[in-house]
Amino acid sequence: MPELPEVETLARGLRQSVLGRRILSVTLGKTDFIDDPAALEQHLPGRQITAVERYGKFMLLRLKPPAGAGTNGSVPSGETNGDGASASLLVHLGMTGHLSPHPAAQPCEKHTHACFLLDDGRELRYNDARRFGRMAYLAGEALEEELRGFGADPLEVSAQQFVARIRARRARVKALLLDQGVLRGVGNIYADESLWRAKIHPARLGAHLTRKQAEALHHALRAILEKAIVMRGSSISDFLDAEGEPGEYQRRHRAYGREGKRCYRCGAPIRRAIVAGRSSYFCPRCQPAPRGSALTLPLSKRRSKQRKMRPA
DNA sequence: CTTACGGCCTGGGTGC
DNA sequence: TGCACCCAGGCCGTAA
Repeated sequence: MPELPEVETLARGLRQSVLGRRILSVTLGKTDFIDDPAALEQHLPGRQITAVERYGKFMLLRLKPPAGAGTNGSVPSGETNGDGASASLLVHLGMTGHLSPHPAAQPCEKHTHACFLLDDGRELRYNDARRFGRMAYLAGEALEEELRGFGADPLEVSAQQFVARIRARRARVKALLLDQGVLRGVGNIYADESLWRAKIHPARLGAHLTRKQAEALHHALRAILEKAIVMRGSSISDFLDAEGEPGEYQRRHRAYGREGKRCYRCGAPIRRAIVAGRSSYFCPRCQPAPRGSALTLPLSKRRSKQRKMRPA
């Protein structure tokens, strides 16, 4: 599942391979994950990819309109509104999204739902089996409005800002880390990894963390994200970078996905529990549960769930 | 207002 | 070989 390090890895790859290319045409398959499919087909052809950025877990392809096609002749790098230079293709990879260039002659793999023919004979393809991803063409004000409401980038936020944000909230710290309005880009893997490193239980309330603990969490999160980027992200099941290569950081995981295996620090078996509605992996010894928490129970919470028909 | 929780979308993997 | 079930991230509606 692509989180900040995976999307950053992808952005760096695409910067190498598709930056400066012009989009000649658009072919769409299933479109239920695209905000306004017609807008893509109408506005993308002719545009040049002038920047590849990461915004939280989003890929942002900045698109310059075709020369002379706009109402105003040139004016480069302007903040021209409407159909102008600030237009972007926003892509969220969801869980199973892939975005990478292929030779246009190569047959499309199953679940390829968007193809952007480039001016060098290749095709930038979006493939997403589950279509939990999202794609949108956004320009000007609409783009700004979309990006507003996201929290700070975890690699840029200062310790002071981070500590203040976390300690101001009574939600569980795991939920806060996952909340894209608090921090943009953190998902389940890096939330659990940073909590393990900082020795903080995921069910602790943000407001109950000491200043030192919140600072430790900030430091751990940053260090882990930076290391994960160097190792080109985590490939649990199917993350692949722009060249189709898996990352390496999954080898470094200390908590995520390690239920029942020994904690690298103390040897206690890593436990899994549902916190903030998500599977959460933690060391019950290194990461003491908050007082009164029932969340340290058995490994799996097998609850009989007969959910066949519901009475009208 | 803030927080918690269940359901929904989809299909690959798993276990029987 | 088939098939029911689980699970994932984000989002939304509802309840406390």
